Amino acid sequence: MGTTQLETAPEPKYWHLRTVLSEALDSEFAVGEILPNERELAARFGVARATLRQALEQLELEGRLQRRRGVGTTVAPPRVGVAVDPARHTWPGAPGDDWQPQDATATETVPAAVARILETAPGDRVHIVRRSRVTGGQPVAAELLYVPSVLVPGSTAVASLSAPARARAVLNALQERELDGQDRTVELGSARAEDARQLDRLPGAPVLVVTTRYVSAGRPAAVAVATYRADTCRLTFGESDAVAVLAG
Amino acid sequence: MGTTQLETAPEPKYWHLRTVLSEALDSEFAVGEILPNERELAARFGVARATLRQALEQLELEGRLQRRRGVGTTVAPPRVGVAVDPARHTWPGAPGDDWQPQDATATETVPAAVARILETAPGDRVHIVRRSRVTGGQPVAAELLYVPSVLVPGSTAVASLSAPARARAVLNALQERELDGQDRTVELGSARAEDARQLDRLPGAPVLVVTTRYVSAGRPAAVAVATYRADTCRLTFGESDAVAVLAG
DNA sequence: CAGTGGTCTAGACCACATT
DNA sequence: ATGTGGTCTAGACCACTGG
Repeated sequence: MGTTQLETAPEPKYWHLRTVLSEALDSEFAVGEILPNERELAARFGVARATLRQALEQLELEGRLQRRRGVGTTVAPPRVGVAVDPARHTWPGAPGDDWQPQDATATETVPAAVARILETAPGDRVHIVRRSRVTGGQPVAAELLYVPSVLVPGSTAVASLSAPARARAVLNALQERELDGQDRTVELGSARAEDARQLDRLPGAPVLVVTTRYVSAGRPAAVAVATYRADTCRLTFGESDAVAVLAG
Repeated sequence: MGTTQLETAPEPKYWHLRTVLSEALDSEFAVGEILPNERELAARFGVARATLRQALEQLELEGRLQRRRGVGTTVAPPRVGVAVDPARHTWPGAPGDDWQPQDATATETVPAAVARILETAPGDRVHIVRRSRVTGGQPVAAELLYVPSVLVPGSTAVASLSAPARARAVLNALQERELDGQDRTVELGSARAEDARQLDRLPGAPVLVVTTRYVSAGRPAAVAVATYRADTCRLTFGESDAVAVLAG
């Protein structure tokens, strides 16, 4: 504040507010500190609460703030660097990966986008493994892994196991095969109800959707759709040794 | 509409609306088609315009809709697959890449995050190259490339050239060196004023920020910060031949 | 010019976490 | 019970696009 502005093209209030708050966060607040509540902040800046909230939303999207209903708004720590492909050319569920198997089910109806990537025909049976990824005590990602049942021997016996054991059984079946390669896409999405619960967020929260296709014997053998919390995560790629600096 | 709901856990109106609209988009609208205006839609669903807008925002975030002030809301085409690293192990500006050099300037003040990655000391002179990426006639990304001036011979003569020529001069200087490797992070951000203009969006629009570090002779030689339109882009990674399917 | 989406207001009530 | 952020309303005006 205090800088006289020429106002050639009037800036929206919420955008200006975002900038002011962002600078205040840099200089006057420590990580984890609780901000004044929204009604108080709105009054202090002389704007409606809705306008103030628009600015806070921006800052939350940028990972600067964390808001929790019933609690308050706190200054967020820097985003966590999450390696998307820690060990290249391994199947999901390989020893030492950061994912925790939760459950596995079988179905014949998969999302159209997944069926297209897997190159399955309508009616083909597919195993779905649900996994979650935890870093530093916080859940950062939820994943659905789709594997054609053709690739999972003994599918019938699997049903009698506990949920995590069922998931591991499917993952173990993959390790037996040779992995030709994998490719990936990253896009922005919004958390579905189930993912939101798992990520400790509200439905619609912004997530980074990482879709990985695993190829074996020249054909797609599995598709993983992982949703990472966009507010708290920075995805890292690249040579394993070089990545350390960026992951900071 | 018309479905009686049990309302076990009351769903927010805007979220339900998002679902209803999403299904309507799948079944009743074609790509490019113009939706009724917001006041009309709000009235039709019996909600306030703000609530309707909240649902539209979600759908725009997911790349289903495109809204333009003064024009209307249209059904968006599927997201474009954009290869982030088409040719591995090449410098930015290598022959055949998809970026158009726009300008280059020199400065001694770079963002703290960039200085940390580049391992430059305060006061070190750095060249900044601005480039843009266009796919299918639409701008999809804007990039700032930071190169320590130490690596750019003849920095003084450069000033007399045209803007794009200055940019190319810096890029050409890079090609001379050996590239050891590169690593990358992807995170969610919001478009700054300048990027927003370049991407034909409003300030604050969601973007995928791709930060690439180029290593030469064991030291970071350049850092590229590219902001992709999150609503229209799907970033693709991986083996060049395998990526074709996902990029669809 | 009329019509669109974008911004902003001043309220109200709800869901949730903490005390 | 209190206080927080989340949802929702019914208006108003602004900025931009197009004919």
